[in-house]
Amino acid sequence: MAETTGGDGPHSLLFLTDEQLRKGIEAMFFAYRGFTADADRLLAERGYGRAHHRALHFIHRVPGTTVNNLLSILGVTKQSLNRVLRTLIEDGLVVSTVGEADRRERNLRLTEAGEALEAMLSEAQRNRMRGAYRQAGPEAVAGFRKVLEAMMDEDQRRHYEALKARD
Amino acid sequence: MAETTGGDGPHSLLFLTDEQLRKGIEAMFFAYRGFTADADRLLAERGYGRAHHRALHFIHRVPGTTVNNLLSILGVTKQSLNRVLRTLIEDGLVVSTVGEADRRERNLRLTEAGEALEAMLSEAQRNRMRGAYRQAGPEAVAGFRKVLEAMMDEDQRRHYEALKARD
DNA sequence: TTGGAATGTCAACAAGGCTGACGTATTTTG
DNA sequence: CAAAATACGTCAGCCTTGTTGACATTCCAA
Repeated sequence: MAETTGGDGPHSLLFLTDEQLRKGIEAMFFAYRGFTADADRLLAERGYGRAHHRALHFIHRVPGTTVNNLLSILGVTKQSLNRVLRTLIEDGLVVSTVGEADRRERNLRLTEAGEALEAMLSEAQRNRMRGAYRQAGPEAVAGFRKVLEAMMDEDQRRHYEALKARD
Repeated sequence: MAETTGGDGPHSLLFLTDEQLRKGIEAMFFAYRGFTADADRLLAERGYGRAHHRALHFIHRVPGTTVNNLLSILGVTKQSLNRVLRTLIEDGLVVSTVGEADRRERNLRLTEAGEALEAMLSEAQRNRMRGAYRQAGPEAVAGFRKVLEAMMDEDQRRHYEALKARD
C-alpha cells in the first residue's frame, strides 16, 4: 500500500509532483541550448542559421523529398522555407529537380558540398549526444527516448516514426 | 565477453551507434516543439513570445533577481532582454526596484498579474510534461533527466543546479 | 576623486518566423 | 474539354528576437 502512495519505489507517484515536473522543464530548456550549441557555431562561421541546418538534415535523411513534405516536417510556411532553400541552392549545397511522376513537384537533394556540410554539422551534434549517452548509460538513454516520444504532438510523432522506419 | 562487445544486454555499446544517436537527435527536435507548443499558443494570444515566457519563468523562480543574473541564465544580450523586460514592466507584469545593498542593481519581481500569467504558462507546460512522464514511467523519467543533464554545457549546468538547489 | 562596474537607452541591422496576394505550370476532376 | 485543385515560387510587408556599437548615468571602491 505504501508502495503506491507514499513510498519512493518504482510504483511511487512522486515523480509527478510539480517540483519534479519543473526540474524536467528546466532541464529541457538548458539541455536544448547545449544540444544546438556546437552546430550553431559551425553554422555561424558560414553565415547560416538553424533553419539551414534543419533543411540540410531532412533533405539528407529523405533524399528526393518534395518541398511540401519538407514543409510538413519542419512546420513552417513555404515562404520561410523558400528563403532558406534559395540560398542553399544558390550556394550549391542543394539541387532541385522537376518531379518525374508529377512535374509540379520538385525533388530536393544535397550536392557533394551539401553532404559535406551536413556531415560536419551532424558529427558535431552526434558528438554532443554521444558524450551525454555515454555518461548516462543505456538504461537512461532508453528512458530519455521514451519521455521525448511521449512529449511530441501527434503530427510530430508521425514524422518522427516515419523517419525512424527508414533504414 | 559478448556482453561488452556484441550482446544486446546492459553492457552493450549498441546504444552509441550513429543510428541510435541520430534517433536521439531527431527525438530532441520533434519533442522540443511539443514542449513549447502549448505555452506558445497562450503567449501568442497575448502578443508575447518565448522570450517573455523565459523572463517570467526565471523571475518567478528567483524573485528579486538582478538583470545581470537573468542575462547570464538566459544567455542573451542585455539589449535583447531589456526590450522584453520593458514591455513586461509597461504591461504591469514585472516590477523593477533599485537594489538595497547595491543601488546600481535592479531587483526584478512579478506582480500579481505577472504571477497569474506565469502560473498559466507554467501549468500548460507542466501538463504536457506530466502526460509524458506518466506515459513513460518513473525509470524512464530518471533516465530522461540524466541524459539532459549530461547534454548541458558547464555554464548551463551551473545555472540548472543552482535552481535545483532552491526549494 | 577618479576609474570601473552595472544598468539603461538609442540606433541600426539580420535571421527567420508570419500573412496575404498573385502567377505559373501541371494534374485531377466534373 | 473546361474548371478546379495542387505544387511551387515570389513579392511585399510585418513581427519577434537576436546581434553590435556608441554613449549616458549612477554608484562603488581604490
